[in-house]
Amino acid sequence: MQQKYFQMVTNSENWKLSKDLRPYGNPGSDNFQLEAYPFYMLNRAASRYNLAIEAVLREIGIDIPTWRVLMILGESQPLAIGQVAKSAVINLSTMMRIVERMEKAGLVATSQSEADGRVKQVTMTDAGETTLHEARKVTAPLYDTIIRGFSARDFSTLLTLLDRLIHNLD
Amino acid sequence: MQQKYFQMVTNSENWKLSKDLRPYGNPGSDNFQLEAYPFYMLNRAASRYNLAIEAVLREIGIDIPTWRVLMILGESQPLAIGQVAKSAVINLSTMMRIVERMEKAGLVATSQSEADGRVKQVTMTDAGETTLHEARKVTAPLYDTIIRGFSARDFSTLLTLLDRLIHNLD
DNA sequence: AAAATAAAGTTGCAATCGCAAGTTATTTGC
DNA sequence: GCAAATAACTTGCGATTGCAACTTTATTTT
Repeated sequence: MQQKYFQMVTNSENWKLSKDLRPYGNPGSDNFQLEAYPFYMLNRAASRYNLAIEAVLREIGIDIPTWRVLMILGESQPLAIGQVAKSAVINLSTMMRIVERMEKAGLVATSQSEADGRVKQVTMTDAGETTLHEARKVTAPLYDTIIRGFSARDFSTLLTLLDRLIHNLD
Repeated sequence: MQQKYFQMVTNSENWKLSKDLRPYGNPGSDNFQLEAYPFYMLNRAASRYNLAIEAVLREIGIDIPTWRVLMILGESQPLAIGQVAKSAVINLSTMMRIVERMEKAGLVATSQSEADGRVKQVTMTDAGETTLHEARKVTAPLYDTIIRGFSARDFSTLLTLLDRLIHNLD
């Protein structure tokens, strides 16, 4: 009996039954489990999502970085290129090249700020606004699929937990 | 009064008070809010986390892809290179190069499978096991910081929600 | 058993990324 | 009010990535 129980809790997937999973997600712990590691799950979710969204965006001829920038500018505009980079959590020099490409494609325009000559302001062009609108339209169905089965409560819980995670990362 | 209420619910951050946030996270909706978009949050969290972990891993001389592969092999070994790629959600050809680098660094060894001549099996060397152990040790403190404030219930809820999200992504 | 199809991995090549070392503009300390 | 420090951006360059086309081995069909 004792033997059996011991086997039960150490075997395969049984850690999932534990009351407190936090130790299993600790990379330093002996009984570490990849599936209990929030950042493995986080990276998997983000990567999978990016694969899915990438396929959809290809239809309208844009890539993920472009879409991210458009989404950010859709929220507030114009924005310093450094702010865009921060929002997207993308290296400034990389963002430089992304904006360069987008400018060449006619999606955004850039200008030197009058208030502060160091900053480069980024604004969507009309074509950019149009593309953003299209991007939103084509990604909406995917959104519905992924959110399937999430109650209003689940949804807001997810947002809250992610937000707390992000805040702990300072 | 009517006027004031209208202003209130359309202003700034007040969407957060809404009972059901799901519509705000829908890229197709008119009152879309970036912060209600789970994948913006997801990508932000993952990117921020990667920045933090990258800095820690640099101390022991490895990068994120290396660490991901070591973690995966730590879970089950030997593994076909294609399986490693799938687990890590990394392109096979990219994984090819990652394993190549790791092999050159003496962290893993590869061999052709006897059961199936097509598959390339990847195994950690002793040096790889040692590095994995070190990596776990140096990342553990970061883990504690990030998990701070998460109850056992919060933690398991996060894992469950992420898992459901991942499953919806098929 | 041979031919056709599929699965698993390999590699050339062009594009993207990000570090490091700049430049230019603003702010701070004296 | 000027020199030093800081902030914001820019760019060269080597490393990494991923598509596409290919090779090799296994499985399925005829």
